[in-house]
Amino acid sequence: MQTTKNQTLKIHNSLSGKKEIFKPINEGHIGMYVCGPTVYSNVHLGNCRTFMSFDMIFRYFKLLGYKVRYVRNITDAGHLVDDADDGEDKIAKKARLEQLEPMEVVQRYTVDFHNILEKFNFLPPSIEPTATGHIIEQIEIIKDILEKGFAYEVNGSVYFDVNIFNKSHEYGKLSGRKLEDMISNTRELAAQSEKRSPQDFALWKKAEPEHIMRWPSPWGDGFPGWHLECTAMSTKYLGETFDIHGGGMDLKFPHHECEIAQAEACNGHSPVNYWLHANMLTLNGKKMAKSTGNSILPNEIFTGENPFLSKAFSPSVVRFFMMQAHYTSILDISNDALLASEKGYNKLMEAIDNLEKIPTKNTSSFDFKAWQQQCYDAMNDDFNSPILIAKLFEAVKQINLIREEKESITEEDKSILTETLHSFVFDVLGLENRNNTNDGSKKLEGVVELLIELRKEARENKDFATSDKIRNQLAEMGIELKDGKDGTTFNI
RNA sequence: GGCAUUGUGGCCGAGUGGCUAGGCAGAGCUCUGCAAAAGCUUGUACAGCGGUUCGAAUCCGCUCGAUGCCUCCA
Repeated sequence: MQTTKNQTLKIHNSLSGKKEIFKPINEGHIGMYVCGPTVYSNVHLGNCRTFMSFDMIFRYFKLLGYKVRYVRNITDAGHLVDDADDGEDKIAKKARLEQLEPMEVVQRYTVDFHNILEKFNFLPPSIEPTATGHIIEQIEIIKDILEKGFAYEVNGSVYFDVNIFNKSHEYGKLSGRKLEDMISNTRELAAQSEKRSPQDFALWKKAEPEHIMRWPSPWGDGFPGWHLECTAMSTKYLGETFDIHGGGMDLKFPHHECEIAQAEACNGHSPVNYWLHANMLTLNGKKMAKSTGNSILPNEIFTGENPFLSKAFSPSVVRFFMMQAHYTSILDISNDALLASEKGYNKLMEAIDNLEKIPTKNTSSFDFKAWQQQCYDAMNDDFNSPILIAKLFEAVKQINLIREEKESITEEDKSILTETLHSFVFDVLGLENRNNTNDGSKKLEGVVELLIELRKEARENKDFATSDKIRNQLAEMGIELKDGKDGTTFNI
C-alpha cells in the first residue's frame, strides 16, 4: 500500500468541532482509548454500534499499516447509579438485586459482552483493562490531584473542585459548556450534599458499612468515582498525552469533560489530541438505553425474537447496516432498514463470490486504480464508510458487467480489484461471507449439488414434473435454487 | 431554559456553493419450459421563510420540528 500510506487522513475532532488532518504523536504508531461497557447487564445493540464504529476505525488504521495500541476498558466498579449522596455503584446494586457476589455480575456480563462481540466479528483490543484492576493507580491520581489543590476531602470521600479548576483551566471546553451557565442551570440537589458545588464530581466515595464493593484508601474504605478509571488506565497504557480518545456521544458530558479535568489537574496539559464521538442508535426515534427498556439485544436480532422484527438477521447483515451510516450520524434501526441492508449485503457477497470466475482481457474498460484510490479517499475523509460502500457497489456493477462481457478487465486490474475488495469488505468493514462452510454444510452442499445435477437432466428431458418436484421440495427445506446463465446455484 | 447535533426522494442513508452518491422498494427490459433469482436501464429530493451570491439543497439569520446531554447511560 505504498501509494496510499502517506495520504492525509482527516478526522472530525469533537474538541474543535472540525475535521482536522490526523498526525500521530509517534510516526507510524497510534494510541487509542475507547470507553468500554459497564458490565451490569447484557450489552445492547446501541452499545455495539459505538464499539463497532471504533472497531472499523481500528481496522482501517491497521490497513494503513499503523501499529495501533487500542485500549478499551471494562467498567466493573465505580459507576454510580446517580450523583446524589446515596449514589450506589451500579455493579453493587445489580449484585444486591440478583443476590450475587459483585464479581459474579461482572463475570457474567463480561462473558456476554465478549460473546456478542465475537459474533459481530470484532477484533479484540490490544489491552482490555478493568477498573477494579487499577484501584492503586486511581488512588495515586487522587493523591496527586489533592496535592495540587484541585480536590477536597469530606467525610471519607474526595471530590474534584470544578470551581478552583476553572480558574486556571477551562472546564467545559469539550462539550461547549460554560461553568457559569451550568451553575445557573443546575437543578436542585439534595440539600445535605457534602459537595461544595453541584458541579463537583466524586473521585473517591466512602463506602457505607452495607456496601460490598470496597477498597482501602488513605481516606478510608471506599470505591473510585467513575471518571477516574479512564484517566488512570489511559495514562498507564498510553501515556500522559495520546492520539485518540473515543466513546459514545452521551459520554461527552460529564464523563469525558471530567477526564480532561482530571488529567489536566495532574499533568497540566491536555491528555488527548483527537476526541472522537460515535452517535447514537435509535429505536422508534428514541435513544436505545437499557435504563429505559427501549432496546434490542443483539441475540434478539440473531434469532428474530423481538416484536420489532419480522425475521432473524445475521451479525454481518447488522454490521453492514451500521456501516451504511456514518459513525457521527444518528442511525435509526427498523425492520425495513434491516431487510434492505440484507439484500444489499447479499448482492455484495454474491459479486465477491463471482469475482474469481470473471474472464480477463487485454484491456480494462474501467479505471480500477482510480477506483481503488477513491475507496481510500472515502475512508481518509473521517472514516466515511457509507461512501466506501457506495464505491464497493460500483465494483459490484463492474463485476456483473464483466461477467456479461459488456465490460472488460485485465489480469493486473483483476488482482487490484480482488485485493481492494477483500481489504475493505473483510478487513476494514469486518464483514464475513455468508457461505462460511464447516464440514457438515460441506456434505450438505454436495448433496444439493447432486440434486441440481439430477434436476438438470430432468429438465433436459423436458421432465418438468421431476425438476419442479426437486425445486419445490428443496424450497420447503429452505434451500433456494436459482437458475442462472451458467448453471444453477443455491442458497441454504 | 442552556449546550450540542440534526431535518435530504416511498424507506434507509451520503455529499457538495454550479457537475451521478449508494442500497432497498417502484417502473421498463434481458435471461428463462414455468417460476424464482440474477443482471441492465430508469423517475421522484434536499423542513419553512428571508438574506449573501452570477448561481444555494450546500454559506448566514430567523421560524418550526427531531435527537442527545445538562443526575446514570455507548
